[in-house]
Amino acid sequence: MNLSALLRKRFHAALNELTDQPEDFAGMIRVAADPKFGDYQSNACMPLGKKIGQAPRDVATKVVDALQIEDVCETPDVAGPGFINIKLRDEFLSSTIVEMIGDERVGVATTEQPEKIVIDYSSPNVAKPMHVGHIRSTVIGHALSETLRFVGHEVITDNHLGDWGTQFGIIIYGYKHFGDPDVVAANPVPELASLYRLTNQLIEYQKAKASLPQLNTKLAEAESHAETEDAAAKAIESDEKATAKEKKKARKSADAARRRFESIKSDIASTQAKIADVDNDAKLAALAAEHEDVPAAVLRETAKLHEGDAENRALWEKFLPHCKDEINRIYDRLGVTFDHTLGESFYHDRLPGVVEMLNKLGLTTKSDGAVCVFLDGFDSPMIIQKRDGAFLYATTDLATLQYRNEVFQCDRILYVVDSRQSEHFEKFFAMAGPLGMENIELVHVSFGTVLGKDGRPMKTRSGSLIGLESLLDDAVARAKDVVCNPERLSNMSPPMGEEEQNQIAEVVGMGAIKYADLSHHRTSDYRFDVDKMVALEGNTATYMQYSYARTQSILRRVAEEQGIADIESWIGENISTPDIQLREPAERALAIALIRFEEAIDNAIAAYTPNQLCDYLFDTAKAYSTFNDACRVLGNTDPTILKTRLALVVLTGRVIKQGLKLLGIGVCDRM
RNA sequence: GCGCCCAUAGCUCAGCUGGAUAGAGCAACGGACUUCUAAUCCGUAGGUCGGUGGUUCGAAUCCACCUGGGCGUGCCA
Repeated sequence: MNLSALLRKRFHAALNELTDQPEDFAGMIRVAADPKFGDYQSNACMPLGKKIGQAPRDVATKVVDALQIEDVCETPDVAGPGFINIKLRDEFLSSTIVEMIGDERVGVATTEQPEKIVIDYSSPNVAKPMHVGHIRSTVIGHALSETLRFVGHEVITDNHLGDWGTQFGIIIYGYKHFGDPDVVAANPVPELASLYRLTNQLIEYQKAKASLPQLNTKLAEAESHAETEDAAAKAIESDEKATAKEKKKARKSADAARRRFESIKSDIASTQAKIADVDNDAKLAALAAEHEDVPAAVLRETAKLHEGDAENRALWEKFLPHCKDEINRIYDRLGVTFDHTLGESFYHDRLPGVVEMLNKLGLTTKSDGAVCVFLDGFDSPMIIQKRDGAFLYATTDLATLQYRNEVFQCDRILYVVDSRQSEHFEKFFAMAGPLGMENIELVHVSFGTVLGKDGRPMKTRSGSLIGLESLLDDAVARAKDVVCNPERLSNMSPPMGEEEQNQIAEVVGMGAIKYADLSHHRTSDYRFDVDKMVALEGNTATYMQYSYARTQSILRRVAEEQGIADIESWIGENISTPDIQLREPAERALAIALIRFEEAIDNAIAAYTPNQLCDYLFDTAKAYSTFNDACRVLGNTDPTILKTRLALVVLTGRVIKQGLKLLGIGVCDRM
C-alpha cells in the first residue's frame, strides 16, 4: 500500500471544491516532520490559500471538512500556519498488516500503467579485465531492473558489450606475435588475458615514455600552487580575526591543491613504474624495442577486423566466447543476468545504413572530412563517421536505438552510464526526434565516479585500475572473518559448518559491496572504502541481513515452542484485524515502517534512485531492532500480543528479504 | 574559453515537485549483555547547510552573482 498515494487521492477529491487545479496541491503530502505531529502531513493549504485569496487556516479547515478519510485516520488537525496533520487509525494499520500477511507481494501493488522498458547497463569492454568502475552500472542497473519488473513493467535487460573495439586489436596483435596456439587452445581464458596484458603493457610503455616530460611540468606547477595555498591557509589559521568557517574553507582549498599535487606525483610514479617494469626485464625490454610501433599496429589490426579481414575475423570469432566466459563468471558471482547481450559487433552491419539515412534526411554535414550532425544548442557536432571512414560509438548508439525501437517496440530506454557521458547522451537524445523516434522516452540514468579512500580514483602501483574480482574476494574474505568469529560461532546451535560459513561470507561480502554503492545517491561520486563497507555495522547490508536472520531465528523458536511446523502459513491462516493490537510505540512504529514498503519502492523508481530504497530498509531494520529490544515474542501467554508480534516479525522478514532482493542482495537464515 | 555536476556535523553521506526545531552512519562520551543472535539497543555532544544578494508568509532546496572543487569539451567509449 502506498499511503502517500492514498492520501493524495483523498485530498484530491476534497480540494476539488476549492480549486480547479487540485492536482497541483494534492501532492503536497509528506511523512510528518516530527512524530508529535502525527504520521503524515499536508502542506497544501498555505500556497492554496494564497492562490484563492483566503487565510490558509480557513482553507485548511474547509479541506478537513471536505475530506472523506475517516476509514484511514483520525480527524485531521489544523496546526501552525495551516498544516494538516494526519494520524493513522490503529484499525487501519491492523487491517493493512493483515492484508500484507496474506499477500505474496507483501502489499505492493503492480503498476496501473505497465510499460515495456529496455535497460542498458553494465556494458563492459570484453577482453579487458573488469575493474571497480564497472560496478556502479552493473549494480544500479540490476537493482532498477529488479525493481521495475517487480512493480509490473515488462523489463528487457540488455548488456551492450564493447566487443568490437581496440581491445580486440590488442588481443589479435598479441596472439599473432606472442601467442602459442596450442597453449591458448588448452587454456584460453587466462592465456588471452595474459596476451592482452602483455601487449597492453607494451603500448602503455610507449605512452608512458611520451607523457613523462609533460607530467613533470605539470608537477612543478601543482607543487608551487599547493605550497602557495598551504601558506595562505596557515596564515588564515593563525589569524585570530579569521572565523572558524574561513579557516576551514582555506584548509579545504589547500587540501584540494595538495591532493592535486599528490595525484600528479602518483601519476608520475606509476608512469615511471610502467617504464621501469619493462626496462628492468631483459625480455620485455627486448620486446618493447622490437615492437616500437605497437600502438599504431594495434589500430591497424582493429581496422582490419572491421573491414572484414578473414584472418582477424576468424580470430575474433574464436576469442569472443572465451572473453564472454570471463565476464560471465563475474556476473554469476554477482547474481546478475541479462535478457540480451547485444554488443557493439551486433550492430556493425547496420552502421552504414545509419549514416545513409541521416544523409537522406539532410541532417549531415561534411566537416574536415568527417560526417557530422550539427545540432541546435550544441557547440560541437555529433560525429558519426570519421575521416578515415570508421564509425563511432554515436553511430552504434543510433543503430542500437533503431533496433530497439523496431524489434523490442519499447516505451522507454534507460541508459545506466557514467555521468561523464552526459553531453553525448544529450546530443544522442536530441537526434531521436528527427529520426522519428520521439515516441520512446530516453533516459540517461547517470552516476558518479567511484573514488578510493583518499578521494582519488583507485589505482594500483602501475596505475591500472584495481580489478573487480580482487575487490569481491577481499570483501568476502573480510566477511568471513566476521562470520567465523569464534565467539559468535560458539553460540550457534546446531554448529555452523564450513560450507555454511563460506556461503554466508559470500552473501554478506557481495551484499556489502552492492549496498555501499546503492546506498549513495547515484549522481554523487562516492568513496569506495572497503574497511567501512565490510565493517558490518551501521548502515550496511549486513545490518539488514542480520535483522532478517534474527526474524528467522525467532520464527524457528516460536514454531518450536508452539509446535507448529510452518509458522508463516500458520499466522496467515490464523490472523484477523482484531488480533493486531499495536499497544507499544515500537510495535506501531514498526507496523507503519512495514506498510511504507510500496511507497519506498515507488520513490526509488520515480527518479531511478535505489538509495531511497536503501534508506527505507535501513529505517525499517532500525525500527525492527528497537522493537526487538523492547518487545519479546517468545513466552507471551496473551494470544493477541503473541499474534501481533509474530505478524510483525513475519512481515519484517519478508519485507527485508524482498527489499534486498530488489537491490540484488541476498539473505541467510542465520548468521 | 564554453558546458555539466558539486560544496550540509570531525569523517562518509541523506534530505522526496520550498514547509514546523536540518537528519543518519562512523568516530567521541555515558548507559544496557544469566541475549527470542550485543553484527544490537537507549542516551549525550557535535552544523551560520561555501559566501553575498534576491523571490516567498516560509529557502539546504528556486534565481543572480562570487569563491572553491570535480568532470567534459569535433574524429576514444
